[in-house]
Amino acid sequence: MATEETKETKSLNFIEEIIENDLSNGKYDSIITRFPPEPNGYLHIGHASSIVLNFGLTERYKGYTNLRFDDTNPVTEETEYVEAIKEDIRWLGFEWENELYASDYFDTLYSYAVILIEKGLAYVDDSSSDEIARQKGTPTTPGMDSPFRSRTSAENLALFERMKAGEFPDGSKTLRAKIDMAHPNMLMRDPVLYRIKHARHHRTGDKWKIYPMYDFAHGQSDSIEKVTHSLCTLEFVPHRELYNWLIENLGIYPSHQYEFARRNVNHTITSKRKLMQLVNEKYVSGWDDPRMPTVAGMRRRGYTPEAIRDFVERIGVSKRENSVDLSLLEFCVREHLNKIALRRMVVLDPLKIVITNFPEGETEICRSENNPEDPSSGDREVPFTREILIEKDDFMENPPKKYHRLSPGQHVRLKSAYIIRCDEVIRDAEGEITEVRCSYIENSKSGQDTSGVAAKATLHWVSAAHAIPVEVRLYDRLFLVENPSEGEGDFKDHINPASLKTVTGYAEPALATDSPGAHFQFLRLGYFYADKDSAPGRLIFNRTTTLRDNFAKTVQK
RNA sequence: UGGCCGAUGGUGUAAUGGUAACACAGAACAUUUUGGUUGUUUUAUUCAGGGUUCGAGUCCUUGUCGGCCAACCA
Repeated sequence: MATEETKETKSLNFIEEIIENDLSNGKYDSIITRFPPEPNGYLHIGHASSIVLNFGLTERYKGYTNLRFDDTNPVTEETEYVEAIKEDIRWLGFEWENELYASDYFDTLYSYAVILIEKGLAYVDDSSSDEIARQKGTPTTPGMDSPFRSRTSAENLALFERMKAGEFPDGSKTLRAKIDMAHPNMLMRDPVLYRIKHARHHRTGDKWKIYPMYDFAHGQSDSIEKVTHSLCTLEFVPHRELYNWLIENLGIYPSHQYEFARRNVNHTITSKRKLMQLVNEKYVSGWDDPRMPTVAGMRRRGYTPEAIRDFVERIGVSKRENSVDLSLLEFCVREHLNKIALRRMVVLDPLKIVITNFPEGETEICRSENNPEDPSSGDREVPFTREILIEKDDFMENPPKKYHRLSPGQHVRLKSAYIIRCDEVIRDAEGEITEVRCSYIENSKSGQDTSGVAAKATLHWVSAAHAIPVEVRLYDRLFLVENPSEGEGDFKDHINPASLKTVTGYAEPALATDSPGAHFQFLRLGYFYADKDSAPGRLIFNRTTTLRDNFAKTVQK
């Protein structure tokens, strides 16, 4: 309740404004929205925006949202996608009022078409698609009437009936609205309403030989469901005139269409066609590859629904073209993960450290907090021994000025354990460093440090004897450029060759018994999430995102 | 040569005729047993011209720039 009150004082976006107006002036008592995916691909970050918008609105205002599959084209649509889409919506945390399909309305839609024919507002056209295209004219020149435009209602009725009966081959006839071939809006130049397709539909099977076009299905479906606010993206603005024309001439419930700008995210692609290409041509492992901007991909990567919803809400809605920084999404992911992720230590590029003054064969148990941001998360045991592993990066024999990790003669703290001093570097015959010898400060143990020794850095580490090898998949952005679709050439030319790097990491033992669904922060490395390919004894972790790294930035300069 | 949208910091949104706000990104400093987190500071006279008004990012007008529209796709 308290949060709802604070939200009310927040400024409204243009859609909320419309809704509040409609509600306060009594146009509606409650609102109905719908999320209308076409089941021909997986949901991506753009759909997630639309989902959060549509469902979010009916969460905030009294009302509900329908899930309606826009399945008017049997050739491209499949049931496989239906289940994936439902799973994604639920994962994002939303539940629809009704699960519906445009194909549920095929009978009603057919009767609507008959009404239009009877009113002399639709006709059967024998023109080919080329001919129809030619009749259309161009945005700057008016079109021409089809030679079949003046058929009588009776004739049209009979022909339309025969189209339905499957008497004509694909493409031989269409049903067109009779509006105005010189209309300034191209969509009003006698748009095609029905086409013949002798194709099996994923739900209606072989019942239909004719299928309605988007424009003849969407608005009417909204109307049948009494959708009050039908939200879609800007490219449908010109369709609104036709949407209203159909509702008006059919005399059915007046749903209203409102358009908002799709949210683009830089360094990513959301064209279904292109995403499909990445999958089919094996640039990624599938629709749920952690590099994909799909909901399934983000889930597998370790993004949380909370982070995605937060991201979408921060962006807001408007009517102008936009391109949101990927870094905002990453910020939202980090912000949520920082609060919930369990801290664990994993070394990805190991360097052996021998603590010469620590007894051989002895194991000392250290305790380390699971999450400093959340005291209720408790702590865990971490074994400390004579031989440990640290990151190669965390040692430099000849460090630059600002480096304050381990180097000869320098002190460093091992997280939750002791301060150590680097005494000696051991090399093999080739001159490669094979181990670094250190000594630990006995009274410097974490939490009971009385040594007075100052350590500039704290490193993550893992006991060599206890380390569990795990597979770690390091993901980075899929595209190197901000807008991969822009300019000449193929968008695939901009794929980041280093978008996936697989390494073996050495993990502290706790990770072997942690819940597989948990989100982790591998200390100083980033956030990680167990991949579904993991098996008992063979753990695989996906890097969700790195930590912010100010040091890396200063090093670059 | 048409119609329809839109234009506010690098990015995304806000300001609803009363003197540009918030977040991200960037920069700097402080704090920190994660170079994480956290805190502080910092970055714009609102596409341009003209008009209305005591007062314009907001209203009007002209222009410029960007996007969308000529699939039997959605």
